[in-house]
Amino acid sequence: MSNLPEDLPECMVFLLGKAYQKAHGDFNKRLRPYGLTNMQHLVLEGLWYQPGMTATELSKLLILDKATLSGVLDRMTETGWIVKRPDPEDRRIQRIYPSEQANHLKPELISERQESNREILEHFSAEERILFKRLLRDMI
Amino acid sequence: MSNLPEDLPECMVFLLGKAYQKAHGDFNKRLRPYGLTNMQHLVLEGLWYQPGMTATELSKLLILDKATLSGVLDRMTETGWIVKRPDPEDRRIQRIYPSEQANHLKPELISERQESNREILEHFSAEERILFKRLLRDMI
DNA sequence: AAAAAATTGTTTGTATACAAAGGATTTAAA
DNA sequence: TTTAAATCCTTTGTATACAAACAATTTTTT
Repeated sequence: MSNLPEDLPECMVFLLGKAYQKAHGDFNKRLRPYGLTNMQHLVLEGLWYQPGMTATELSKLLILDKATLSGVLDRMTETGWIVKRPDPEDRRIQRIYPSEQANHLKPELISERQESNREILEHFSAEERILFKRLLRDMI
Repeated sequence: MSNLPEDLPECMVFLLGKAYQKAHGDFNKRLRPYGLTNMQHLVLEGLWYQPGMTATELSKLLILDKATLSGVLDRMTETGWIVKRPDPEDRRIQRIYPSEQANHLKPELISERQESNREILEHFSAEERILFKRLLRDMI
């Protein structure tokens, strides 16, 4: 750490990228036993928040490109984490739900994310944590 | 902004991901006229810092997987941004240099990054900027 | 020096990311 | 109402990301 040459540690794109890389990588490792990825976990959280969302709604909620989401949903359907059901009123739409298996693991999976968050923030004080989140939110 | 459901704005993995996504996307748009990506720009900055680095050295400097870097360097060689030369002492190694064309654009490209950084930070106070960078650095 | 270990870089396979274009369907306009 | 516009989602193409396995080449051990 902190052995980077002069300028890199001043570059926000670099710093944000590497901070994300670390958080993302740690969370992915934690999720590996479940056969889930960070992004797939995020989709489940979205669907637990509001089951039956369409891909477009999910895409907006998660601030994720629809083309990317399309692939993620495909894989999650194949691996049985979600279920797609056609909307009776609009044939363009498919409504998406967490599977039984996903709901069964919900408490466990949510606590994994909380644990991951705790790990990321454990080196910071209470004030720093609040400030850090605010700074990030203000960027989005 | 700030219309996300309850929990997402508390999740550091999510916040870091979206903050990075934004910074990364903005910088990529700015680089598009040059035919460069964020990552390729980063490689050039590394090589300007120390020309002749090996892929392994670059990989450590940029905290980037060697397999990923391999592909990036391939594309940059094809598009003429970098040049690879064999090391006379160790036939496993290739030393990497910025091309003439890259050096020619160096001042311009560096100021693009600076401008991008300015944009990212423009909504924050001087203290917030320093703190933000420190928090990110402490995470890496 | 011959065998074992380490290093360098590539390749393969899977999973994001996003731009751009396209097919199917619904809604709005003329 | 039938043409145009908008919406939903997928597909294609390019570029990261990273794990795992690999070939070529040193370096270390024995």
